[in-house]
Formats: sequence, structure tokens, C-alpha cells
Amino acid sequence: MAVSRQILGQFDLIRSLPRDVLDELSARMQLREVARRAVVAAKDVPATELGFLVSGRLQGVDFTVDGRSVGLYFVDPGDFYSELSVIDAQPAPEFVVAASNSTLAVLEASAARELIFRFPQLSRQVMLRLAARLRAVTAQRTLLGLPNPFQRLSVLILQLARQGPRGEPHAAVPAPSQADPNAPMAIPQVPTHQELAIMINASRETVTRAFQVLFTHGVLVREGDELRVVNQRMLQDIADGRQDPPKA
Amino acid sequence: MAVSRQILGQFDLIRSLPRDVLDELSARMQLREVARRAVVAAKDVPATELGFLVSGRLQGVDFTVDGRSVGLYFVDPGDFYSELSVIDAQPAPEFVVAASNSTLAVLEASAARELIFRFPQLSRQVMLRLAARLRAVTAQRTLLGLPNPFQRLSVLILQLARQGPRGEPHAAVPAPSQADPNAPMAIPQVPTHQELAIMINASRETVTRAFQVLFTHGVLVREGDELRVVNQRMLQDIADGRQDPPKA
DNA sequence: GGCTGTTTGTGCTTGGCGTCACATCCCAGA
DNA sequence: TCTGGGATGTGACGCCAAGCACAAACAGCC
Repeated sequence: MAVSRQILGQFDLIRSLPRDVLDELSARMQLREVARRAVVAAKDVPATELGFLVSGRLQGVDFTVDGRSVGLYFVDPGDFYSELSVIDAQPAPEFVVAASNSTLAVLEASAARELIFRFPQLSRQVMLRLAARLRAVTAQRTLLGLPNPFQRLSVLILQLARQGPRGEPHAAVPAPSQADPNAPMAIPQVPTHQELAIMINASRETVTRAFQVLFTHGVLVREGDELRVVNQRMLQDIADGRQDPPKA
Repeated sequence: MAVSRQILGQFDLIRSLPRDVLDELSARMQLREVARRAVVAAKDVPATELGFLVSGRLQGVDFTVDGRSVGLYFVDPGDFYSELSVIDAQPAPEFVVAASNSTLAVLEASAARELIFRFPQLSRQVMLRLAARLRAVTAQRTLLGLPNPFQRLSVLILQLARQGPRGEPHAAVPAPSQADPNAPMAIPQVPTHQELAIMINASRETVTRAFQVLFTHGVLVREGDELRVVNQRMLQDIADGRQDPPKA
């Protein structure tokens, strides 16, 4: 077998398939090792295979005109990737690179497509994944549509604090109205100012200065690697445009 | 029957289902008339039904903080809508309103969900729709990430000229590298400067002024309702950041 | 410990773009 | 034909944020 049944069992997507199908998959899939920084799936090229991450970590990234990279989402072991390009056979809109040394199991695109549509359970999961990504990107688009850098940063902080540790842009973000305004919020692994700046389409210095203001107003507190949101209401008010960003 | 078989036959999505399923659908679906401007599906609320447009026209819209509406996509007769919220049972990220008086056929959400996952053919179509929307939104996000308003406008013009008459953000936009640089490009129904301004996150005046520059440099020509792209290369160069926007 | 590269903080200057104001222009509808 | 409302064009002004330059803090790593 090219890929052991044991490994296939790691993946929610295909775990529960009938034995004979799993056997065939096992034979047709390929195991592959990639080093950190390796490009796992190229942009602007239709994916040739659907990938499953066995171990390590991948990241969806894109590049701005000036060559900076923008992190879009992470892929963790047990997850799959390249599903968009596989299902519509169009060029991928982003790169997938290895964030650390990783082991992949890949299945040829047309076989993957056929498999996905044959089993409703798979269709369902892939569809939910697409839906989650659609929501995440929509949220990003809304954010970038805001006029004020300060406002964009506020929205981003709230988004990051709501969702898991590092990214999971796939996760559905609850609407502001649903969020408990008293729940303590924190961002465990704060991205660098530079990274935040790219996400909100602003300069690094602007982010730094905005943080200064938020610190001095006691809206945020830095605690080691963690960023705590102390005054969530104020942040929300700025994000919603109900309140102007404090000058200093 | 609540909805005639004849009407169901209009919809690619369900047209080819078995007779007995169609009969059941026919009985379970509801026909509804809505007036222009009516809200067909609300934002931030999970959809209660999957909708099919029989006649008229719908539009997906969102609102900015200052109350302006942003057109996201259109729904034409034969299309369906609210699929995102139906399949993941989460609140809808945008409104769907009637762009003109319209006739809808609706199917209760859980029934729709079950139907979609029962027939691979439906899964496939819905998935392709989601994929197309994901690509469209991703393109928008990329566009808004560009630093220069002039650059953003150039990208938008190229996008609009590539795709159909009025929008179809659902349509897959070919990558720049694939586009024939000699093919004459045009935007048949130019949106107003105000609308364009919102799409690229700039002010109306900035759009006007940018157009002036493009006209005087012979990059664009206005021809009645149509906007022709004369110098596609220059537009592309500006869009890709290879060339600075001309000052005047 | 030192050394090097990355991240953060801050002042200064400048240009770009948002905003206001008003003049046209265009067209639909009375 | 006139008229009013929306779309467009254009000048003037002010301010915000980008960009540059550099200092300081910090993290690895030998």
C-alpha cells in the first residue's frame, strides 16, 4: 500500500468510508515529505491533487505587489487542502507552503473529485469547509472596506480575539451581537505589527501608533505573549464607527 | 401542487431529479411574490429556506457603516440563493433584496439541506457555486489590499471588463496571464463613480479624477453607455504595480 | 557573555486623498 | 419645454497616514 490504512484513519473526511474504498484509496494515494518553506501547491495553477496533512503544518499565503507575504489560513494535521482548485478545476487563488517540515498524503485531483461527489458525507464536509472559507474571506473584505486604519485594526483585534489561538480563519466567527461583551477576550499568539499592518492594509508604524493609543487608554494590555482586551466595549464602538478613534 | 412542475423545470439545479422527488418538491415548495426593494433574506440571521428565482431579479447587498449599500452579486431567473446559510446553518453574511418585482419559489432549509446532500448532482452544483463565490470574494479582498486607489481602480476596471455585462461576480475570472492582451475589452454597463468608489474603498472624487487621467492618456474611451479599454497593457502595468499611476 | 537580526517605538516631513463647495451636464417625467 | 434630481467635473483646503531615519528593546545563537 502506498499509504497505510492507519494513516488514512487520521482524516475525518475519509475515515468512515467503506473498507473496499479505503483499500483502493490506500493504493492510489502517495505519501510525501516536504521541508519547511517548500511550496506545496502553487498559485494560478490548477491543483493536480487533493492533499491531506499527516504531520507538520501548512499555511495558505499570498503575496502583495511589493513581495510581502500575507497569511490567509493554516492547515493542521488531519485537515485537507487544495479543495477549492480540485473541485472546480480552476487555478488556485493562493499558495500553500509548509510552515514546518511536513508529511503529506496526496490523491490525484480527478480521483478526489469523483470520490467527493460519490459520497454525500464527503460532499457535506467539503462543502462546509468551503462555506467556512467563504465566510472568513467575506469578513476580511468587509474589514478592508472600512475607511479608517484605526477602525480596521479594532475590527481585526476583535476578530482575532474571538477565534482560536492562531488564525483558524476557517472557524465561523460569531456575529458581534452574539458575543458576550463581558467574556474576557485575548489573543494568545499576537502577530507582529508588520503582519497586522498587511492584514489591514496600513503601514507598520500606523499599527504601532494605534497600539500605543489603545494601551494608554487601557483598552488593551500586553501580558507576555498574550494580548488581553480589557475594554471590549470601546473597541467595539470604534469598530462600528460609533466612536471616533482617540487622538492620543 | 404548491409549485408547478413546469416552474421547477426552469431550474438547472433540480430539473433532472427523479419524477417522484420532483412531485414531492412540488408539494413542499412555496411560491411567493415580492415587490422591488423587499428584503428577501436578512443578514445575520440563519436562512430558513433555500430560494429559487422564478422571475425578476435579486441582488446580494451589504451596508457600510455610513449606510451606503454595496452590491455584491446578482441573482437571475433560474438561479438559487441563500445557499451558504442553508448549507452551514449559520447567519447569512449579507442581505438579498429584490432588484425588481420578483417571483420566488422557496424550500424549507432543512429539506433543502437533505436534498442537496442526497443527490451528488446537486452537491456538485452547489459546491461549484460556493467555489465561484469564494473566488470572487477572494479577488475583491486582493484588490482592497492594494495600497494605491489608482491601482485598485485599474484592477477593478480590468476585472469588470473581463467578466460579463453587469457583474456576475460568480463567474470565474481568468488569471491575468491567461487573458489575451489584444482582445478588445469593454464594460458595457458602467457603474456610477460612486458605486465604483465604494468597491475600491475610495472617494467618489478620487474615482472621477482617476478617470480623467485615464481618458487624457488614451487608456480608456467612453462610448455611450460603454467603457472601452484602449491601452490594456498600461492598465495592466499600473494594476501590477510595474508602473506608477500618471500624475496628470 | 557578546553579536546579529528582528521587532517595536518615535520624530519629522510630505504627498495624497478625503471632504466641502459649487458648477455642469444629462436625462426622465410633468 | 421646463424642471428637478442624479451623475460628473473641478478647485481649494486640511489632515491623516505613508515613508524615512534612527533609537531602543528583544531574541536567538554561538
